[in-house]
Amino acid sequence: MAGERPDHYPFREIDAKWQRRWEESGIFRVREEVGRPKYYCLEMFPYPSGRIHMGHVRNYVIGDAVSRYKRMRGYNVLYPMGWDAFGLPAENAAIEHGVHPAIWTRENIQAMKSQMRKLGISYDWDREVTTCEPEYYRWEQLVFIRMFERGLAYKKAATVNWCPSCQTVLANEQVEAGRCWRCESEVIPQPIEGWYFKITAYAEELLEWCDRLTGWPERVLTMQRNWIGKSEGAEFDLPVVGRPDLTIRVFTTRPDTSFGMTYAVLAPEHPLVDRLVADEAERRAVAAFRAEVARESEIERLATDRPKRGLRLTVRAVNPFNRKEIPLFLADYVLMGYGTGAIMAVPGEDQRDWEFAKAHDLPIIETVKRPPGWTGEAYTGDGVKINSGFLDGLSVAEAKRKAIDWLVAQGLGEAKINYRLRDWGISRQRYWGAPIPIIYCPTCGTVPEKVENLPVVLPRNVQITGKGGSPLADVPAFVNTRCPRCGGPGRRETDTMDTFVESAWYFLRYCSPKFEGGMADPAAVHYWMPVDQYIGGIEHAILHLLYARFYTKVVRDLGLFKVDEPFQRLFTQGMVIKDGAKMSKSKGNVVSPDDFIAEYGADTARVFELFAAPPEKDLEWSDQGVEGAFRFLNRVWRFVQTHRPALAPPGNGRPASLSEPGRAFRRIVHETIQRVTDDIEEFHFNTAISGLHELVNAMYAFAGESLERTAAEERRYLLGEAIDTLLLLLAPFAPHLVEEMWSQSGRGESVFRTAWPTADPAALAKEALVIVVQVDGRVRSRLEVPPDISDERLKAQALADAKVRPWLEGRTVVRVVPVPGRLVNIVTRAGAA
RNA sequence: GCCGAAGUGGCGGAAUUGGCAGACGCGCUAGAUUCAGGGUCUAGUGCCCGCAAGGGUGUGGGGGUUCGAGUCCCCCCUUCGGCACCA
Repeated sequence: MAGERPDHYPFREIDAKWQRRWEESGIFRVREEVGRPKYYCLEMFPYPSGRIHMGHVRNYVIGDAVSRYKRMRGYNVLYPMGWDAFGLPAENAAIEHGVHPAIWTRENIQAMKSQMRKLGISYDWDREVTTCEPEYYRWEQLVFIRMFERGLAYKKAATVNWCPSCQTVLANEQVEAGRCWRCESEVIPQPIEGWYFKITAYAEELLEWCDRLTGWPERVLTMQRNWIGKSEGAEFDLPVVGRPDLTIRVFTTRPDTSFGMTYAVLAPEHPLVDRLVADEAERRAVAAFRAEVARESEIERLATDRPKRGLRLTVRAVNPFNRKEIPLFLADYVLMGYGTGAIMAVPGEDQRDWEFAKAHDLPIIETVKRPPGWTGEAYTGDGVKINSGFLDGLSVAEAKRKAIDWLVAQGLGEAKINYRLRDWGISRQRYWGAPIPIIYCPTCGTVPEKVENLPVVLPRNVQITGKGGSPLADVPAFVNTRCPRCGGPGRRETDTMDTFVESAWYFLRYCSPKFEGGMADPAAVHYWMPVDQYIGGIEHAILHLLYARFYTKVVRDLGLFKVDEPFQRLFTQGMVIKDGAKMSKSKGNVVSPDDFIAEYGADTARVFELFAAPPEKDLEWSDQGVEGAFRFLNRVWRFVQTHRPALAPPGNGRPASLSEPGRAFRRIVHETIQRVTDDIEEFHFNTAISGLHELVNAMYAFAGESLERTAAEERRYLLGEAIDTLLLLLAPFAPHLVEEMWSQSGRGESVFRTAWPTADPAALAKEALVIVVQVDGRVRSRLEVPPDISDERLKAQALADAKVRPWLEGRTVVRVVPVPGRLVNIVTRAGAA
């Protein structure tokens, strides 16, 4: 594939030279400088799988361009990189190849780091963070203890999502359509004891702050809002006929529809059911129904188009609003996990209830007046209340309020807010993760490790089999310990923490990665946080981004830092695809960054990835597009090599007057400054680079201008200014090439220590405008006019124009619409005046 | 089913947010570079009619608002994402 490329710039030498110099000079290392504006640019750190792929490259190239640009704008830029180093693949490698996860991980990090260096990404490597190091995870163990003390970390037995292939529990956020987020195995529900973080305590704050995260993509915020799933309504009790000792608690978002309640439903596994059954026969029927529902897989349960199944109980309940008796059902469409696990059913105003009522021949009462012509089934819109006793005549919103007031007055219930969000299950029955610092003592119970004993180090000598249960349980030296409270024998927790815990705070650690007094030095966090720009894939829209937001609020409330939200601005970049599919080994459509860099150099990879598509969209890999980027860089190189020696030295003054072509050329140069600057600020790297293409095209054209039209001295000055400008504007995208040419121009200082250019307003001023003349919306002519021309003169000139007049022949001008600086539209109608 | 985003040449994509549609790049065509290939340079390149000048037409489809619509409004189609019985 690597054919001969006879004429190209020496990227191999240039890349290596500048990568070495940047590293030796430490130019990208930063420290806090109070008073100087900071900029914290962050990419989602990778899992050290062994190789970076083109998706990583895209992520890092975007961040690097932003970081280098911001440095040139004078910011003190924190731009770190690290490793999300705990996780299953390391353990699986251990099972398959017998290599210890720690060694496998370390080797992968070395390999990936060297790939990143070859791309010329300007990280401050002094701040590298590796999450599997005890120096890192000790701090989250400390936070775990503090959370435990406040009830924010707790243990419970619950039905969890079990991935049979990964042999571990998954959090709700890690299940996608009933399948494991990593291996896509079908998840099965299983009752297991485990540790939870009380993210639900932050549901409201997480939701409220969504409105204030103005630098986030709207779709990510929408996904987070949906995930949190707030619903407001009421909770109240239904009496059970003949059973004064029992009531059924229901939750509804539509208390206004209560008069339309014609039956009620309990989730099949509702604990109250056992006390509601009439006799042994019904008990057996319930057991059979439960078994039938439980047999369905998670995925089957998710299908909404399936008929709703139910079992009618003998016992009846009472609708307290109208005191009528109603039947009671168990049904698979009511979930134990939400609200109270029981509902009042209003088939007139709820589609699910409607379907169930039809299937079981239950009465339907309409409590909202239908709009004229309504032909649907259940009606969920607004309208006037009917058939609703004391609520009749009210609007839905008014009736909701009044119904809740009534429930409160009757002592039956109250207003209630429910969230779809569940607590974050963080226990993993696997080895390669941070140990949970908890000890079980037969006398003291569940006791946190003493803070001075942290970190609880993950032992190295472990038999990793991949067969169920944490391998730590088989390490007596780890498990058997002393109770921190009474000193008696105790057993350590053998579950490890979800790796998403490490990634929930690594951005804090970067602020002071070697700090030994806690997660991070509060002064450093105060200076650097929040992250000004976070860049990563959309796949973390809920998962990691929600956890990081939550964790940041937790450590704030623990009094560690004063940060409310970790990420000021978020950018979600698209995937890199080839032949219409995500690059993957199994599809055989992978382009290796190593091969690519060897063939074209780092700057071509960077420029191609930024130019080929807007960064938020998927990027289709194109070998020909790569050639285009390579060609462009060579074109720049050749131009500078050809013209630079003849140019005036930098800093020489501009000639007193410029020729007309000279002024036009200079305008292009300065317009490009403005355009590229605006584009980078908006993350429009593709159009920024197309602007640079146009500048280079103009430079070739101007260099070819005849000497009669522009004096040699003027030309030397203007081309010199243009080359300097081009190099500065190109520097964030093609840093190696630009550094080389910049130093060849006799500059001692790195281009990244040089200020970003600003457009000269005098150069931007236009001497004449080209105005389009339309007749009835069609372009018929163009006028060259002075910029300050009046509307009246413009109209007159347009009407008098020789190319326009034939189109007015035999027609009457109805009106003339001038648009200053752009066009004139002459509107006509048929027939002479 | 619900929510969200998007549909522009042969391809990737532009269009100052209501004002010249197709910038820039890829590809293609022709020419130049005293051989070929590569590289480089020049010109052309939405579609239709025309030798040309020129004209018509054109942003998923249909309607509408406007002097003027890729952009705004209504209906429909398609694709991609997210959620999925959350009461």
